[in-house]
Amino acid sequence: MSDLFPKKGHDHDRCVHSALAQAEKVCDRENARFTDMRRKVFTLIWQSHKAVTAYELLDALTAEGQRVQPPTVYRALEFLTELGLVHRIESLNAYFGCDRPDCEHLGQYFICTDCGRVAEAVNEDMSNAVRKAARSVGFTIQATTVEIKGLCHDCATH
Amino acid sequence: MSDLFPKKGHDHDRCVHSALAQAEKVCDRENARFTDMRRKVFTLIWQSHKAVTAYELLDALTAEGQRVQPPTVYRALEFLTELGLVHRIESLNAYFGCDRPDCEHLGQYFICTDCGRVAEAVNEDMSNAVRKAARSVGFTIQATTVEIKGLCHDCATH
DNA sequence: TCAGAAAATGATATATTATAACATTTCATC
DNA sequence: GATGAAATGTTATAATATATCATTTTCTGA
Repeated sequence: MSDLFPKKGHDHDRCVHSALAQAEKVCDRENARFTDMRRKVFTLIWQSHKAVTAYELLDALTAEGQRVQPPTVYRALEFLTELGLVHRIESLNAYFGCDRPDCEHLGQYFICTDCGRVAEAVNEDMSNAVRKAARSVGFTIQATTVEIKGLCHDCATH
Repeated sequence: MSDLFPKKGHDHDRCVHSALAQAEKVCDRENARFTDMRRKVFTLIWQSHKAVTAYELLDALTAEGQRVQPPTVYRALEFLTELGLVHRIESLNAYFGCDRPDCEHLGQYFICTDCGRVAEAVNEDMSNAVRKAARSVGFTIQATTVEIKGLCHDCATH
């Protein structure tokens, strides 16, 4: 069994750091500005293994001493999702950092209803099944939402 | 190519009628009351090929002369979704009638971003891919959300 | 280097979606 | 018909999201 969810004691700071580096690269490539606000929101999202709501981000920014209004957060989220740096989890109205912002993919999300952690998978079997099903009914895919709720291995066994 | 979305000129009243009959059977089996309010909400949902929001239902009920508040609608929706008579489309915050309330299934939803119509598929390839992916990472599925946005065949070709 | 344009953010207000809490009515059962 | 459970009514408010216009920051080209 592969470990989709992070192991205990993994070096999280390093994940965040590397995510930031990737994000910078993507922004560079797209000629998009990775402003302070966008970087802050991105970092806050990556500091959690859970999906984070816009208002949680707002509160976190406020706690950091910023005086921030909802539109500011939503704009940053819009920017980050458009670049694929962050994904929206529709069934949670919340946002989650993307591991692989550098390549096009149909992502799938496993959401543990016990511990709240989220993990992104890029499973080609699932993606292909979706693409094939769409093709078979003459449907042209623009975007997909695949969210799977249940118990992660840790929570199921403990 | 199979036709997932309804053809022009299909007998819609008959669809609604048969959905009502199915719903009654399910409620009967579950010893649940198919009250006037629930029937009204269910019927309104089935009268559309689009997903319908709670407040659209509220407006429709108001237009019918009822004086209805949000909790009433949300309660009916909760009841209907729990029995599987209606599905919630997470990416639209809206509700859609289920064709097959009588059997357990992992449904998938095709949502046309042009005409707004929604179609439910129960594609075993997709379901199996999801189940297999979950198994491979030790994840216990409780619920799945598979929503595919794009252009239906009609809209793509016209 | 600085003027002008474009992009980003600030600020205010409000729209949309959803639920908590308690009162009343309806319904099945005895 | 009395009783309790289920459903609905009613009021208030929470949670999520966006429209609009003002201001600031950044980029670009002369």
